[in-house]
Amino acid sequence: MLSRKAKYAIKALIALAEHGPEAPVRIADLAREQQIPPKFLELILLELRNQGILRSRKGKGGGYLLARDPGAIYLGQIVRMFDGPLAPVPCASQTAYVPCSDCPSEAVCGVHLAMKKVRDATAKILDGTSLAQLLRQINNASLITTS
Amino acid sequence: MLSRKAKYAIKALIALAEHGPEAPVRIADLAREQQIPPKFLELILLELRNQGILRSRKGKGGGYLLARDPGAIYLGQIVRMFDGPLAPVPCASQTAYVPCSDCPSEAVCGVHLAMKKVRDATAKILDGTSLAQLLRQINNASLITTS
DNA sequence: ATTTACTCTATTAGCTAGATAGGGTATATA
DNA sequence: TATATACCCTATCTAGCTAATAGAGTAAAT
Repeated sequence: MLSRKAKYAIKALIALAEHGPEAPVRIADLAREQQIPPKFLELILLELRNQGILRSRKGKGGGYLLARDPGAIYLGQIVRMFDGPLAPVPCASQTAYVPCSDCPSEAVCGVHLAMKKVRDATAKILDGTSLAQLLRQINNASLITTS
Repeated sequence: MLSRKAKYAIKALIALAEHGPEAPVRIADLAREQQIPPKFLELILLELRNQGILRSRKGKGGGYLLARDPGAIYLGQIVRMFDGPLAPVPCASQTAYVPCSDCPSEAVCGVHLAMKKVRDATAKILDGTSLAQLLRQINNASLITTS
């Protein structure tokens, strides 16, 4: 299950990418636009900033903007930042591997076998999708829908 | 994240499949063997029984056994039974679709686009893996490890 | 009759997600 | 330099859920 935090983060990043690289967007505006509780969004943007995904500008005319090219921001990083490892079980995680205390051998553990496949598939999708790619997909879809 | 319940359920089903189709296994034995809290396992097996995955026999010589062929029991069904829909967000679920109240259009929602792919990949794996297939994979792995 | 072992409902402790509150700090502009 | 703007940061709260336990009830075998 994707947490609200991760979901809001992705939505906010998409909106920021759409706003272009040089115009800071205020928390309040982003919150209204994306239907996110403002103070909650504040926490999320702060975290994204502290992780180097966003830059911020204080005071009048301030707000948030992407710190990197949308082509260099991957969904995998965002989801992990807020929800932890992608793997359904710790023993199937690549980035945060923890063995099961009870499991005598992962090679013959059915849960491990199946969940490793789920993790790999999920990682392939999320680590393979940048904000830029996502924007392109959205634009394609909107062309089709509009036509 | 896979819940302990779902994880225990899968482990228990694998163990039951390995015990063969005609010998009931007691909760207590299964619990000891698989390192699962007995009373917790009781709840899980009961649920599996009520969902038609297991049969039970009461009294002396009793216990649990598979109600169907291992080739007809799929991980997807087990995981959904205990953890709900596979999709990371309700709007990406096939079996329990719920639209987002705020989302004006799923076709142009980045979260939806990405999470639908994750759901589809997960479902393909879990709905495509039966207990019988899982057992074969385990046996293959154990041959390789042992050799 | 008695033992065995499943059946079912209730309860509980601990944790986390989601959200809110409010004072602090940096920046722009007049 | 005064002041408004808008991000920065820590603390707190509540509902709901997960994992686990307890215990009385019921069916079956011998």
